[in-house]
Amino acid sequence: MITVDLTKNQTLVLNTLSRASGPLSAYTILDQLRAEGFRAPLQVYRALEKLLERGLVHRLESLNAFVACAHDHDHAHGLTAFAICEKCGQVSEFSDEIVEGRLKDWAGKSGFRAAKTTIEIRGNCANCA
Amino acid sequence: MITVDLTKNQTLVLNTLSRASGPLSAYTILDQLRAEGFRAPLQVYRALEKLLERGLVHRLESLNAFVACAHDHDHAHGLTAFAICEKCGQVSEFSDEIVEGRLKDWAGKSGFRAAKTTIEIRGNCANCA
DNA sequence: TTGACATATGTAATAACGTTACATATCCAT
DNA sequence: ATGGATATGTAACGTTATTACATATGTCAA
Repeated sequence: MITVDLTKNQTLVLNTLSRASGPLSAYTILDQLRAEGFRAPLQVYRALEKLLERGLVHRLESLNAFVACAHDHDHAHGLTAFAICEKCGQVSEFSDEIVEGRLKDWAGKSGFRAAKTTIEIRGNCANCA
Repeated sequence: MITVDLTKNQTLVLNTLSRASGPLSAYTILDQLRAEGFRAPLQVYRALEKLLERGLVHRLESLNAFVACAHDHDHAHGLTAFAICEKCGQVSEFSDEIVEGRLKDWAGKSGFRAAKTTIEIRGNCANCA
């Protein structure tokens, strides 16, 4: 077992995101956890930071919000892309080796060392379109 | 000539971004334009909104900041990707038809109607790496 | 078991980013 | 010149994120 246990606050934040049907802002998470004793944004941001490091949670940059990772556990995934429905808020997570490869190629020939890549498609999902 | 003239505020904001060596936040733009009479964030956001619509400016979602488009004028470009150096702040703009095609394919088979796509690579540029 | 260090937590204050609401001005076609 | 659309000015507020500082808890080695 490589996995380190989550702390109490990390568990609370992850559970909140897992139960949600869509992305939540840090402040929404805070509000949902006031009953559990949360009082300040930092409690949420600190838990999110650890969860992001472990890939259990993703940050949606174009939304300033967070979602639980759709995949099981800690399995390392490559580049993840997100499709975000602006009507219903649903987020689909997918990856594409070819896209990943093309971006790697660009980085290679430009000498750019990539640390993190964000791909977010905003629009309307099949149900809402 | 299809192009509509920019207003005074739009011109000021675009010039500020064009002169900058990297992305600027709306509030940094505001500060740089106080001498020209800017007093409130809304003056900046309103100008940015129009400039974004016309493709003269891009918003970097992962930075909450804005850059002047690297290309000439109003020419419609497809999907644009950004590589953002976290050391020197320099931003490179590029596009890749294959990436664009793959994302379109994904949208097609998922029934997702894309309105806007964000691709941002954070890391270090060739000079800084 | 104690002491030293790293990690986690609690709390307040503040900074940074963005929007709503409302009033006024300017442009342009009729 | 007047009516509508667009642009601007200003204040207040809402939302997102960080800094600073104090306290607690866990781990490991002497």
